[in-house]
Amino acid sequence: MKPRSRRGGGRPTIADVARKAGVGAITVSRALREPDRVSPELRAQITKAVEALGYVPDRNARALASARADVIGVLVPSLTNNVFAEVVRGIYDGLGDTHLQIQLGNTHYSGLEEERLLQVFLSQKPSALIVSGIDQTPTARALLESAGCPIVQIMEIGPDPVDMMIGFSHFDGGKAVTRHMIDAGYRKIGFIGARMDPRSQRRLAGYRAAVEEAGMFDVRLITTTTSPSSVSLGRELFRDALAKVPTLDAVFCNNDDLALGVLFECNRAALSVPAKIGIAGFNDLDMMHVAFPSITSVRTPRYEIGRQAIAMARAAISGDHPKQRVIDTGFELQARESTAR
Amino acid sequence: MKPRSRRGGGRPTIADVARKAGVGAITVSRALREPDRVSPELRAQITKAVEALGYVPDRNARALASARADVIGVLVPSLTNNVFAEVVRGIYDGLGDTHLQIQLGNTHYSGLEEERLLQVFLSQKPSALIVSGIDQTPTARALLESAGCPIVQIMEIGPDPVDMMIGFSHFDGGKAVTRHMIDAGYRKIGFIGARMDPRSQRRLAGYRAAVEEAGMFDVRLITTTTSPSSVSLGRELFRDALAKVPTLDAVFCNNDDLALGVLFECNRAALSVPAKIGIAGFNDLDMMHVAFPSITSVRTPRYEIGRQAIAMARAAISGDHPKQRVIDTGFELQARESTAR
DNA sequence: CTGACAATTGGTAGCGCTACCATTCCTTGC
DNA sequence: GCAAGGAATGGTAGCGCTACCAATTGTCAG
Repeated sequence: MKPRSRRGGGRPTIADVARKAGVGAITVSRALREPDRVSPELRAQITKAVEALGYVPDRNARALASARADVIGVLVPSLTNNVFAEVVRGIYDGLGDTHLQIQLGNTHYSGLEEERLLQVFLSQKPSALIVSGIDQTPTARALLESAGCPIVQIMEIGPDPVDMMIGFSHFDGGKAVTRHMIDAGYRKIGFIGARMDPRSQRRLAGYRAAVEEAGMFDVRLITTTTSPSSVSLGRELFRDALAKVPTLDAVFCNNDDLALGVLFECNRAALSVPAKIGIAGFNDLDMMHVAFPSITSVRTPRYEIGRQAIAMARAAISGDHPKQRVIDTGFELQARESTAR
Repeated sequence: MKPRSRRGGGRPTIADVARKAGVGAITVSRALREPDRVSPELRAQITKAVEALGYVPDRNARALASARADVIGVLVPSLTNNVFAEVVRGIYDGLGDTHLQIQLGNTHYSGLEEERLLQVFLSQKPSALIVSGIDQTPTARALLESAGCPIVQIMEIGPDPVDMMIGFSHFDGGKAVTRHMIDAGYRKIGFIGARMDPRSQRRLAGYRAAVEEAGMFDVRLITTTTSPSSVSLGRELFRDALAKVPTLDAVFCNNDDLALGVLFECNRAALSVPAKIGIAGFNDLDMMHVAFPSITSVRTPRYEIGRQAIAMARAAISGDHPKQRVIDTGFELQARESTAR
């Protein structure tokens, strides 16, 4: 039976290249993937044929035949959150000019959605997976453990990596800023938090540890919501906090958006910063040092985490798993005008 | 010869499901893709078998056999730019619970990189492509035209769509804010722009048209850079602008980040806003209405554009191309305190 | 000079799925 | 009663590529 008319739309296949170059199809395949294993003469011929025909390998066929797709799955909880946007940028930049592709998934901070996406991703047999955080559901964890490819957990570190891990301690970060505010002389330090995902929870725990050590803990100082974070939400939460505890003299915000909202509200209500109210954020977005007054924050190496996560994944894919499986990037307290009492 | 041991890692295949359900493989395939064409009894049996085995179809095999991947390629110039982050969020949300997947590509505002990514994407035979803007290189345009799948150009509209288009006129947006500032009584209105991609260029052209009509044009009022936008850059450009034209009494910023930087600098330099300096941004991020004073901006329907782009793509994939190929979403001027002289 | 072994190349047989066509069994209409 | 047409199901033959093994040639130690 004659071959059916090309379903693929007539793009040249590896067989076309092989014919043109006068070699076997498998040699073309090898020349493309492991050039060292083909003699220079044939390699040159093949390269010429590839260019003449405008041949581009079919990724789907390749993935099917080799049971491995040149895809790295990346799961993040949010795409609009600046922090993850930068992680993703780092990931793309870390790719260099490999043939690898990124498959992004947005879990919307949902464990169930993470499980679903993991299923979808695994159905492509990815070369590696990068997931955010260390709080996977048991099902998700099991999927990861049986994935049969390198796994990198990012943004946070913990005692029990699935495979590899890179991030820092949110608890320590929260504790460090809070201590800084205590040292600056603030006595009624509130905590304002949005979203309250696991990492925010641990920042809160760090805050709590610091104020408890100083004998300044009071539940009414804590104002949180599960709504997504935004600048306007920062303003609202600050109003609530002030209504609950009128003697409030400082706030540590879960993240920089909220801190900015607090600053604007202080400006509007003529509460001077840092004299009357101290403000600290988390992540240290660019705007924090530009704000007037500039805002204290905790610098987190988001872009670097993305880059390194890919570097680790690539190393593991090419066979040499880094000996150091858990990397603590640390963080950096940036003390600024907003807490300089 | 006996079948080689499973390369794929032992996941069940469609043949396993077929055996378990006591039907042909092709019937399983149909039950999964076009349930209506299989009798209810068999469908139930098959569903049971699928669940019992935990069968998940292999996307690569499916794509190879049908010469079509369930993938929509999306090309955006930046992932950290808030605006595109929201477009992407809209795109993901517009997916609903289809089996479609998104393949994101970041062109870094480069036409060459766009061409390269287009090649990569096309090698997967995507179901549709979404690209940003209307300024593709001739090569990219040719690739799109011969892609053989629906194409949606987003964020901007123009006279000559490759296929479909959704966005708004950046020229009109720039002209509208500028006119608003003129009407508010400002006389030395500067333009501050970062990145200066084609859309920024057209906002600048809108600005220019408005000031020229009012007889207020002066090249020295324009301060731009090709560096990527940021809050701190807004501050720097504003300083430069003020140094060039000390009588400057207002600035229209290319985008909201810059506007925020300008506001902070005015605060720091004790230039009262809006009395001494008027400020307007573009895009209307959440923080604009929270800022103190709140900042005038142009609201752009980024999230909606993402959603609708997917809706258009899905319609076209299922065969009914929308009759209206170009959708102008418009924009909305948000006049606020920062220009209320 | 011979056998062992590496380097290079090619053939065969799928990877897991679906397009296409064939088959079977019903309905219809006349 | 019978041909024509439709609905449901299945078989066969690939999609374009690579894993695996075989074949060929050249190289070198003994």
